[in-house]
Amino acid sequence: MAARAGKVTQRQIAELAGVSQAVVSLVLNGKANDATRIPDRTRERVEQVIAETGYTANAAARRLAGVGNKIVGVFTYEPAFPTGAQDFYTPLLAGIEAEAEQLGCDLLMFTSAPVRDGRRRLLHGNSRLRLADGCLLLGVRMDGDELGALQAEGFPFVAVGRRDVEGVPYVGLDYVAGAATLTGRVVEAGHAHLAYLHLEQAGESIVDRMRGVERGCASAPGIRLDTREVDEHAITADLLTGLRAGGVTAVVAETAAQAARVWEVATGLGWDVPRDLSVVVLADPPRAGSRLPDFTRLRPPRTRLGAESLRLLGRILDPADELPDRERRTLLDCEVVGGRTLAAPAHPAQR
Amino acid sequence: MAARAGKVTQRQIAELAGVSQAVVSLVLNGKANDATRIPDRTRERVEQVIAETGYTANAAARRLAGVGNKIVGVFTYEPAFPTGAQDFYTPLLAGIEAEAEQLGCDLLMFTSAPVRDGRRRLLHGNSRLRLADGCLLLGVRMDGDELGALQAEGFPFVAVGRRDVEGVPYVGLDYVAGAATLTGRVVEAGHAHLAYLHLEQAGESIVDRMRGVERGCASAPGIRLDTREVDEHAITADLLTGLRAGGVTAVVAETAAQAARVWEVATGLGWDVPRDLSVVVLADPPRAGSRLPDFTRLRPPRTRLGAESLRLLGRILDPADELPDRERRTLLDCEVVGGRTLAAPAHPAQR
DNA sequence: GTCCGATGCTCATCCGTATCAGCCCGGGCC
DNA sequence: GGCCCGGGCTGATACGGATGAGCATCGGAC
Repeated sequence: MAARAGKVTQRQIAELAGVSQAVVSLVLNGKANDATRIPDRTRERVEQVIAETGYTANAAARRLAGVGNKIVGVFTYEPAFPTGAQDFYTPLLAGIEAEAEQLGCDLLMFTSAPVRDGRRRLLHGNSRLRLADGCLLLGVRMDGDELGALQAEGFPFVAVGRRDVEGVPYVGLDYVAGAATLTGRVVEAGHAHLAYLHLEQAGESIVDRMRGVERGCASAPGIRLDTREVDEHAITADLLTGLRAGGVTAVVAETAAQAARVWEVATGLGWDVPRDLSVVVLADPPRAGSRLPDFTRLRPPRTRLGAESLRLLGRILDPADELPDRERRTLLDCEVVGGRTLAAPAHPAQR
Repeated sequence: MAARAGKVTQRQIAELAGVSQAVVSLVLNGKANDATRIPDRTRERVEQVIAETGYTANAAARRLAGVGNKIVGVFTYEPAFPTGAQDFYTPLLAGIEAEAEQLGCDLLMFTSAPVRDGRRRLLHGNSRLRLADGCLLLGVRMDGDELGALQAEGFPFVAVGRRDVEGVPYVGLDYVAGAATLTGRVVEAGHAHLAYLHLEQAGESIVDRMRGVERGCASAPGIRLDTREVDEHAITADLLTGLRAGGVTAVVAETAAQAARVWEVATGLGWDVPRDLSVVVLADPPRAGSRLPDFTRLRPPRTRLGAESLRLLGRILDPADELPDRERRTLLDCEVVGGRTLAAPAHPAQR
């Protein structure tokens, strides 16, 4: 009963039970082919010894012998925790972890991946990737070559977020539809001239958001859209004043940081949001509280995204699961949250 | 250069380079005993093939062959992510992850551990524990038997948080000193009758906080201390009214949830905090923002705790590091944060 | 020519587990 | 008595890599 000193192997158990190591393995795995039959007497004796010694299988050996070991790798192309990305990754990881608990698998976080060309590399000299049965890939900018290499050698993986690479399974967020809906709301509210503040155009999700905004503008005739690539630090009083002078009555921001900055600068100028300027944003704010308003926004279901991604990987890994092709690539809907930063424009459109 | 299809083994590389598998291994590990010498010509040829094939070592095989693989297990006795514990574990994990990146090691999260007797079990039938070089143990309530078993078989681990078990290495938080200091501040402010609201007395950290509060009260003569074991739901108007009628002018709360509840109930009664009742708390509030006041409190450096724990484990795993015994068990100081919920009692002590 | 030492490798084995082919033994049948 | 059959196991091998022991070859010294 008492946990014993030293690590116990199947061979030791075999000796104690007076059988061969093979029998121990068979008992442990409940394999009873017609070729290999274990009578109850023997099985019980072996099980007894297993219980007494507190045997724990060596996962490395199992893996080497070609058995799945219920470990899923998690790789993030951008470092995951350093505060900036934390609000982004935390809900994702929460979903992944919850699902992992559900599936009974462990998570191997590849925190060691070396950085090269500004991105972390998954496949380096002694990557621990192969310990895992499969792998989740997170991050905005993935390496096409690495994705290709993984596919080529048949290593099972799922991308978190839509990927344009042929054959890559993913679960993503339907940013096109979401951004279109939210932008449509802005248009419905009476705005005819919008500005879209976005990030550098890298990564599928960023492209999708842009397309969604454009589609939302196209939902009514004659809508004008200014697009500006600015990170939040570049959002100044000059920028906003310029936009407004040009006739812009509503700003669509890609990130919460941009929206926060717009609100701060606008408020600093003495403007009222949303009376003087509506502000909507395509992401959730970093944290509740603070002095920021309740933005009208898109709520990407990140926790669900994490969970569904792992679920998909689980199905891919399950040989019994005949996964139809279209279920290998799915998009989750984003909810539009009312908020208080969208209103009809105070001054009707000028042209 | 192009990543090749199929997984590449040392044997394949050996064939391509016209050497034996042993040479490939020697080249990869830079082992050049006097017994085994590899001339530059051969080494370069092998390295060339390695680069061309995009070889990645099989971590399971390495581990099986007895090499450390730079994987650190992370085990939480309470499920880690489910929202309740999230605010507790997130900063810890942030510190652990940052340090892991520093050390170049991967993290294996044991999300699969089965629950028995209300706790998760680390050592079950096919635990993946043995894949890791060592392991961090988080959680309030650890299993003494499991700690003992790990020690007995010499598996390296570090407990996050002080442990009373002989020989267990840990990094903890100095709750005794912290709670004593904070409670001392309350006493210095003129309070002579305090109430301490605490949780069920399980786990070393909870005991430590209690001892600290008692020590803080002992810093001046004649201080009275009421202790109540209540979770936040049991904090009612009746309870607070009773305490105050009994002469209590300051409440020390163990958890942020308790403090928040005290503040809500007190405010609901029309009391002013801190004029009518001072409230201090031995933990950080869950999140910034919300309507809660800026509590006078202890700030446990959880992120640092995570990082230091992993650092300690790293040193234990490093055979070159002669770790003095006293450094195997350390406590980190908790900072006292000013806040606005402690003031001199409006009505001087009655006895 | 022989012996020695250094050089440059290869061989064999082990790590712990899974799996399959096949051996031994006892009993029943002809 | 010989044969066959099925139950109950064991042995051998593979997985990929690390490593100590040792073998073959060559140049040089005597």
